[in-house]
Amino acid sequence: MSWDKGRGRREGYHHGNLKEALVEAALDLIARKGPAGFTFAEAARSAGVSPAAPYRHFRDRDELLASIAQQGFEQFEARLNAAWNDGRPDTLTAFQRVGKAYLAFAREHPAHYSAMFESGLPLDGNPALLIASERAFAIIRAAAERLVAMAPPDQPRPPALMMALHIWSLSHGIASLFGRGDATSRKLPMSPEDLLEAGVLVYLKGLGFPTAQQMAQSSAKK
Amino acid sequence: MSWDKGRGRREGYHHGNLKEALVEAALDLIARKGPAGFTFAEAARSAGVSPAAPYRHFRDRDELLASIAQQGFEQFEARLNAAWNDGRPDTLTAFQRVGKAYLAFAREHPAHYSAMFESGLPLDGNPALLIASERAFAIIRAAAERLVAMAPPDQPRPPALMMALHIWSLSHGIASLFGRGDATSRKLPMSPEDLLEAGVLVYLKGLGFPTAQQMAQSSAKK
DNA sequence: TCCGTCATGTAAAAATTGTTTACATGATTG
DNA sequence: CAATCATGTAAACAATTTTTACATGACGGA
Repeated sequence: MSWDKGRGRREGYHHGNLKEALVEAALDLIARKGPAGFTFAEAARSAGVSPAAPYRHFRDRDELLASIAQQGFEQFEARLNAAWNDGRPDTLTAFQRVGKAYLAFAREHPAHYSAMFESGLPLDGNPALLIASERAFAIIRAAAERLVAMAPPDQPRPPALMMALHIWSLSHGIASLFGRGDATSRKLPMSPEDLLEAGVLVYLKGLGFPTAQQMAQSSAKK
Repeated sequence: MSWDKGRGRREGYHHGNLKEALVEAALDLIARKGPAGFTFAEAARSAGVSPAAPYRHFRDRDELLASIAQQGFEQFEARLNAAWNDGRPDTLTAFQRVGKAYLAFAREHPAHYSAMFESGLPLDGNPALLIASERAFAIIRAAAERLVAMAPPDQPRPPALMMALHIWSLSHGIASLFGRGDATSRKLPMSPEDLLEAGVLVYLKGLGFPTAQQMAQSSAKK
């Protein structure tokens, strides 16, 4: 017996990177059988270790799940941040790109997304998880701040926090209800991305932002 | 041994109403320990029967969960319908009341809500569940149709289906992220109800609907 | 180098849960 | 009153969870 265990270092008594291997095994199991459909023992089997080995790295199944959720929030933040790209080339385009990145993450990383938002993990008593979650939300909030700063100055500025909460809720609602590839998703007469983009445009118009159409019209009228 | 089993009829070999008792036991367990935190055996214990008894009424745990979800959708529909009250006293007021009813249901029936939206039940292969879900959504959609019919006729009518999907997604997002009493909910600087109401107002304004403020202003200007 | 210690694994066992099978009870019906 | 069906129990077995005792190997200091 001399095969490599997963992407671990080498064979032998010690696995070498069991913690990470358990996380990946759990992600695979969650993606294939739902968040409730993975067990500590099965993750251990996937990683090729005894059922007791995971307890050296995680107190229990919930701690493994919390670890996955936190890693998910960190990757989520990175992805949203890349999509935002500091508001380039223009604020509205970047803002809509963040929405698309939100949905893309939910679709492409369903296991992470489940662990983050649907696993029932308590946020209090888990400060690291809460902080990671807030850092991800901060991207949306920062983008909202920039949009607000761009708003027409002749009317009351909308509160950026409230705006970010609305956008977040709408994105999460669409992702939860329609945005997964699996059998739990409801069917739509349009793509989730289009639904979100349209909703954001309507919402921003309601706040008094000039939409792309209006801007095109106003520049055409010049 | 002569005690009554829960709210069942009487003692004896037969429970009398085991199916319903199992549903209630499961609801209680889900509400206290999350959707994944209830087991068939524990529900049986709560109902005071042997671990094998539930199998007479439900093929497996998922079928019990689906039964809870379906019952939830039916109660949800009834509640939304009552809140809508056929658009009285006026369409906008009734529409906002539906939103409040949505959040109230999620908060007051967290176990049902979890089973309906977060349990990972497949919607295909479960036609009754899908139909119950669509009947509930139909309330929101009907309300949106009435709003659209009320829209100012001098501009393009927004598609009612898309509008209903946006409102549903926003409501579900807020309920999921902020609208539960439990430890999984994030904290907000306002109530979920206020957040939803404000979001709906902005959204409707974006669609060109006259808001209550605008109506008050226009009537004051007369 | 050698030894002690710690981190990390295994093996084995107990408690709990999921599930099936055979059987018992009670209600209903002709 | 007897046949039959619906509904529950008891018992058994496999899988999971979790603990306990022990084994292995890495690492650092004398």
